[in-house]
Amino acid sequence: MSVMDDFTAEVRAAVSTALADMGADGTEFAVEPSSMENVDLAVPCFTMSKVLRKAPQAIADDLASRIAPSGLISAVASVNGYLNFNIDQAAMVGGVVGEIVARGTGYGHHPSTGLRVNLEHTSTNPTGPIHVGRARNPVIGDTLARCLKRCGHEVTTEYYVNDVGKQVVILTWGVNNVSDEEAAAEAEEHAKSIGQNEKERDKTDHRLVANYRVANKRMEAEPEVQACISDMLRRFEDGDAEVIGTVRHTAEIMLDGLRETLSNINVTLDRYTWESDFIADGSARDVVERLKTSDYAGQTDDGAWYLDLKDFGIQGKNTKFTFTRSDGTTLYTTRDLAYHLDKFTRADRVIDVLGEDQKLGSKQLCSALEILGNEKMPEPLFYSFVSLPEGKMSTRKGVVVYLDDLIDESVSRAYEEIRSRRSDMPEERMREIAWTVGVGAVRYNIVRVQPEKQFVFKWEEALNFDGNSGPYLQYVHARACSMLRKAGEYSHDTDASKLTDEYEVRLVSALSRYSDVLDAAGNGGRIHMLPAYGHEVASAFNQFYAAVPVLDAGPRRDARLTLVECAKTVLADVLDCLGMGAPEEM
RNA sequence: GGGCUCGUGGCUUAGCCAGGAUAUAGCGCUGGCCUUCUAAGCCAGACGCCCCGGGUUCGAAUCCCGGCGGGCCCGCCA
Repeated sequence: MSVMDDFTAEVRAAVSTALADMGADGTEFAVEPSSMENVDLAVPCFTMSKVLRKAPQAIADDLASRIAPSGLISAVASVNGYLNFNIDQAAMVGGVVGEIVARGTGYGHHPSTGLRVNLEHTSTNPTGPIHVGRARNPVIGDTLARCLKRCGHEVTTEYYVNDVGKQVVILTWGVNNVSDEEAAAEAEEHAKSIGQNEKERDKTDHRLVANYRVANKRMEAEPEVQACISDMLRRFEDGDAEVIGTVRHTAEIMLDGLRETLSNINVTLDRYTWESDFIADGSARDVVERLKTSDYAGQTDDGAWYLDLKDFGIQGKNTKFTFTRSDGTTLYTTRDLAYHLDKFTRADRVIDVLGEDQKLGSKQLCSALEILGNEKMPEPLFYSFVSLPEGKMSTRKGVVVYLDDLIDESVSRAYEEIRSRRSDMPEERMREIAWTVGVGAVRYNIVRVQPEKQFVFKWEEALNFDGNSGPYLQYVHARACSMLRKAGEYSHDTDASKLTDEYEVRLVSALSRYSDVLDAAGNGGRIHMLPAYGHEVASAFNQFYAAVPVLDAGPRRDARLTLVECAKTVLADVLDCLGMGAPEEM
């Protein structure tokens, strides 16, 4: 139990007792953080008004007169129908600082729950590089995973590789039948047609798009290519091990490039699950057999099977959920069903980070799982798409910004920044810090906005290193580190009577809220709270920094250094939770 | 056409789910602060019919209904 929890409990107990004195035992009330400055917790008395048949202000007055400051409660006041409470400042400061010193980086983390959480994210088709329209997925997913771990859960992250279907088959044909010269010519021509030079990259995901484009073109123009691809597709559907093997191999090569990009933004996944496995092991087929026996199942004249989901809250003409083709082969959704059943054998909670275009599909999936008798449902977390000022992103039209390009641009921008201010630093070190800062800016910029809001990608915003940005938080961390370096030897001093400045109290108060924020971000799935919190802590630190001297603070020096260390500790963990590096200088 | 979703100062954004006290923060703008711990910073200031119209309520940015505007979805694709 933290000091803040104890305080809340004391307030609750005091109000309950006071209500009992008034003969209103058991009246419901809320204890909430106040929007007023200088008030720590508030109890609104409006809801009690009806039950007690008295004006809110009168109730608050009455309650206030019955509650005397004691324990952690340092003040009680009745204002505008609210009962306002203040926490004992020394107890709060001492408690929080003491706890951070004692727990270090584990401060704010929740005790282990033993709950197994499976978090699927990214899962982009292995047919091309990741562009910023899709980049929200890995960043949201990875940040959520880090939050959930801090909430005490056992988290496994997972990428579902779509190595089945026409797209990957075409790509496979392209990789195996298009010559290097042909691919190079295509790449050049494409660059010319979209009026820009795409960066030459020795990464499989970028290199292979040319093969993919050539394959598509030739398939349209040459009947024998068309036939060959159709044949491959048919053999794939029939479970031909050789075809499935080569297609999977292509997807693997492509995935290497995607993994490199992900690793560049500090995203690594625990597990990769291949869609083709659900065909190979027969589990997709089992799903089909089980669904056929359900009361909701039906068959079209052509022989395709479907579920009628009109009783599952799905409206209009979307009620038919097809789960086999007329030739009996399975569909993406059927395999996704098998995949989800598999996930539930491995986890207690299943979370899917999905683009908003998957909303209907996800709902249908849940209905089908219900029909199959699955008790738990996957919890989808949807994000809206990122577009460009000129419109929707499209690789084909060249209206696209690749994540790799964004990272490069951000890193080189960070390099220019650091070079302009730190001429003393060796080249190698500048490069290293530029990387940390550049990548941090990219990640922060993506998680800071609520997932369900669509956003338009603008370079000047993505490369903003001021104010509400990743580098702002990193800068504070570097500042704190610099002070601690210059301080040399000091010993921990958690004496609250030496930390009484209003900026110190505000900083500690911000630090005290970390565990609540992790809960909201992780368990509540509201990860955008985390960057906002980081900004709040950083801002409180900068204000403290500007107003309060530390290194020559006389008898308060050690206490202030301890506070600086606390802020550094919390900020370092916030940065890590955001998947960002915490540079010690910049 | 139907369903889902978003709409908050010039721009971006928090608060909305669990309705309450002066609506959060950033960019940009105006002005001030580097011979003191990193100015990627700090301080001060201007800028708001919380999309519109009804309803519920003592009280609505928040809940309900109806509009308007943007996005997404409505394949025997993945």
